[in-house]
Amino acid sequence: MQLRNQVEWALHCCSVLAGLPAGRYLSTKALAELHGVPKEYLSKALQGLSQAGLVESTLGPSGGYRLAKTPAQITFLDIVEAVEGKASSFVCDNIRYNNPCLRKGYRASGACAIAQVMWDADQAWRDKLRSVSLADLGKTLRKTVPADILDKTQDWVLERS
Amino acid sequence: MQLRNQVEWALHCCSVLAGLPAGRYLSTKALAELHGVPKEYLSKALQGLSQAGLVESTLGPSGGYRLAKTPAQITFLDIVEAVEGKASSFVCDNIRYNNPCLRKGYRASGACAIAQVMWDADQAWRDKLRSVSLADLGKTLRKTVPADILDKTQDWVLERS
DNA sequence: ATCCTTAAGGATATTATATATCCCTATTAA
DNA sequence: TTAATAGGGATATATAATATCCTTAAGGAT
Repeated sequence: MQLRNQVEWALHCCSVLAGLPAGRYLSTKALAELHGVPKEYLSKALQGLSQAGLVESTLGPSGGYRLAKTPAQITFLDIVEAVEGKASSFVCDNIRYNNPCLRKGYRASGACAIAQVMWDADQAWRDKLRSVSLADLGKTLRKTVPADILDKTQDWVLERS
Repeated sequence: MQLRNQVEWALHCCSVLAGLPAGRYLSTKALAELHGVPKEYLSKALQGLSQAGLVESTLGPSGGYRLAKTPAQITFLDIVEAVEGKASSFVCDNIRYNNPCLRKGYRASGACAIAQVMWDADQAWRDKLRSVSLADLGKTLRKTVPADILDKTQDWVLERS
């Protein structure tokens, strides 16, 4: 079980967009070049973010994407779910109902106890992702990434926004 | 991102094996019939459980599987990892190093901040799975599943073990 | 107006993984 | 001796991930 690589791409893109000055847009082309990923495919991930209302886009030259909310309002969970979907990682096929001891068509009132545990774990994963915002990520980056790298990257981005 | 169906199968099989009297084995054939899943493919999942040391097997007629530990010693995480593997759901490809502002070959001292968050969430998921044992599951089942169903199923299993 | 650049999205191709199925072997109980 | 079993390798099929290509509509620059 593995998240698609677009999740990583989307998170990094949002991290960059979070540092963009108000009113500026950054293009798919620039984001793809910055991260070394195929532009057309990255575009699909960004479209997902757009449809989820996390980013907004504009067309034409100097067009591209910017965040649709403040970095504090966007969580890792928002981004992961925009790309990966909201479905639980565990799908219960209710194989319990294949039990030959049950009369055909029998359905229990409650959820499968096994599925419930798996879904609780999925929820714990989502809770953790919901607890970290892009603003939090920015703070961590400013603490851990050398300032000259952040500065140079910011210049690179501004030239293209 | 979805766990493979073998995870569900393995969990249900372990749940059944947890109810087996000491010394008895239950065959792949019986487990497959009970759950309505293909025997040969289920066999792969059971082999995974065996290699992980969760169950032990014996050959020949009246052969099959039984738990290698007490139900209290086996957690959901053990079973999930036996089938799905221990790798994190998030793979960090370090696309941060594609940043054209970095000198070629630059490597940071710490982990990618984005990956760290994703790995923490993965850990939260695993922690939750680790907190529930087969013994806990059994308690829940005895509380929520009608007694006559449990009894009939137990008889069905004993006939084949 | 015209041209270039962009996002949006549909269609298609390629690759990897999940889901099986089949077959052979060694082991064990009856 | 025989039949049933787990183990495991080889192979087939289906589905999903990854990627590319192309068309369209919109926005900005000239």
